[in-house]
Amino acid sequence: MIEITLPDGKKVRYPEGVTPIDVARDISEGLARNVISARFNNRKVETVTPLVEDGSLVLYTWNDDEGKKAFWHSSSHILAQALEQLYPGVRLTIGPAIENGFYYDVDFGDRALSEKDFPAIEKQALEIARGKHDFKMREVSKQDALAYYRKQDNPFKVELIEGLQDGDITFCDHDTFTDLCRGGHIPNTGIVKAFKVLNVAGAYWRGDEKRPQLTRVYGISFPKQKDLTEYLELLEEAKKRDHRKLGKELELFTFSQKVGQGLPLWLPKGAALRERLEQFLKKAQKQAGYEMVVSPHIGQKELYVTSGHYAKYGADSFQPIHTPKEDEEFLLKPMNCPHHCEIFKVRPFSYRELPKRYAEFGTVYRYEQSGELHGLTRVRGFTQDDAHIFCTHDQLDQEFKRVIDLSLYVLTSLGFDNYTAQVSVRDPENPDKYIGSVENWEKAEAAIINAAREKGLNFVIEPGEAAFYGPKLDFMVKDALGRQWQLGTIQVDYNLPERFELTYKGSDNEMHRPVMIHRAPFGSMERFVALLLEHTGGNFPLWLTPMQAIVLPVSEKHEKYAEKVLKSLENHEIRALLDARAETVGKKIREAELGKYPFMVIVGDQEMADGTLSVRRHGGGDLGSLSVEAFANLVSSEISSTLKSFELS
RNA sequence: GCCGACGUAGCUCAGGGGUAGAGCGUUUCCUUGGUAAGGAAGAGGUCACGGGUUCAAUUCCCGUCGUUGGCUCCA
Repeated sequence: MIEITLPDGKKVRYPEGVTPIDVARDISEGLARNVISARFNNRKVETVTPLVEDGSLVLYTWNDDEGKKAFWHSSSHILAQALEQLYPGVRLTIGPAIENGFYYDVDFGDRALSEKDFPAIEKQALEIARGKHDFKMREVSKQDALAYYRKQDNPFKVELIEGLQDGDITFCDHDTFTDLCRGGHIPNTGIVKAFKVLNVAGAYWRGDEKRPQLTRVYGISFPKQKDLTEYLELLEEAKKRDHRKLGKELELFTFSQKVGQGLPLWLPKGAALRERLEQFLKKAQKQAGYEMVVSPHIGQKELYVTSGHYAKYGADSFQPIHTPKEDEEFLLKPMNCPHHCEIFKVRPFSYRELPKRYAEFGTVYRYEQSGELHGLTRVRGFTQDDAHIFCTHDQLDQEFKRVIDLSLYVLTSLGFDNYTAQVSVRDPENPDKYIGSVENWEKAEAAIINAAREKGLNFVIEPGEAAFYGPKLDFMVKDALGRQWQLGTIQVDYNLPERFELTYKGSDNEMHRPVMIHRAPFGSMERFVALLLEHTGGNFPLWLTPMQAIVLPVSEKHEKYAEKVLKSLENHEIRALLDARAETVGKKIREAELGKYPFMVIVGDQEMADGTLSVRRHGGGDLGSLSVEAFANLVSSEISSTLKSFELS
């Protein structure tokens, strides 16, 4: 007999060889029907794996992430079998479950897979699913595993197996299909009722661009057809929040092929919105002791040779600009920090004057690979809400924490409550990627982790994601389609002060090296506005939105009064405009709703007679009649409830 | 940069070897209206660009540019 501990702490004795599904059946028939995956002693097991020792067992259904993972992992086996059947000779590589669905990387040889092929694949996969084939794990010797895939002429699987220990290799069979697999399956293929191939993409073998490019087939599957329909509807909804679509509709920004790819053009409404964001941050930064500086868009090549950026990125950047007569070389600035270092060198500072916090909305230019450009989130010319803090070693900890406060203030003021924090440190296997002494790196990494902990941030540590000159703390936010983007960033840098030979005079009357913090709470204006658009669906906070109200006269007779109303709204510092077109009110309201104006101010005979406004809230219907003052109060109280001022902690 | 898809009017999109169509927008006229589309008429396109095949290409083929889904990259 063995003793099984269930998640609620209950311990039950079973004969040796009992399976997770047996245990489930013992609890209830319903659970047994729904269990699709299990963990025993914190290791993935099949629902039919005989348990032969004491341990804790967790059972999962579709409603658990772990259950979905098993479901999608199993579905990738089905996809692989369908592809093998439809395209004999394909070579399978890897096929994991992902956050939403699964993919399989396949070598199709010279064949190109396209959307037209999807329905056939889906049909084949569903046919396999309907066969209700059991997933069966079996252990294979390394020698047999290698022989199996060598016979299939599959160098990818052979390479995978070569990296495994003999005795630790398992195959999974279902129907006539076999795959190298670590396990974690649903009981049988029949549980998959809906199957959709979502898209295809190229993907390098093992993520290495020097190795063969495979075809990645993305798919998703569900236990009910209805779930698939709902998922596809969700995707459609998400597309409506795409910042590229909303940016066009709301006339915030555009791109021109003639200006160049990745070079955004801000339209008047977008520029005004961006200006308000900048003012918002400037106000908080002033509070936090920052001083604004300004630096030019180009700098001598030598500046970036000194900073180390030229050696690191020079070949992959916009190439130097040459002066016609002297043949001097200038670079389009890819970063503001070297300029700010030179600003710090204007005169020697005493330790009493530190920290120096130099801030600039600095526009930088980087040669991003063409395939990487994406709306406003990845561009070649963008403006960072940059600042560099020059401080003593003693001040680093507090300064870093104050920057975290400012960053969180920015995120929460704009309604980003689902950010994740990421601490990026060195890749221990690639020390050559980084510059600076090991000692300084260790200090900087410790300082960041310490500050993040003290601020109670829920963060993950990502080895290998650090910048080449130092570790960083990034705030990540997902877009409408679930892709993660870095917004705010805070970076510790011991390196640039060294390279630029920055010094200050300490209390001991000796010269010392300051530490630098690079930080940008928005990250870049472009990316921030993009993510904000996707998060709000274009319904910006009232303080930020391009136009807060639109005045709609009922007919031409009311136009004069409407103009008067507009003036008085403007006098109350409400951003408003007048729609005086000869259209019906119904049409003007419809268009104002679609245009996402927060308030519609309707004026006709009645309002003219008693000097009021009729107010309608975007998406909220008629609010009734109000005086201009009452409306202005409504607007300002909504603004003050969403926009708090920054408090130094 | 790599793999796949896409590029038709200002916008959203249909069409397809015989030089083009809808809705919205825009212009003009009529209508003067009360909380999500009043009516009529007109203008507007080298079908991204460059080659090729063909009697004929916007349509088929190749290349370039751009956009897009991923991969790689991301100071």
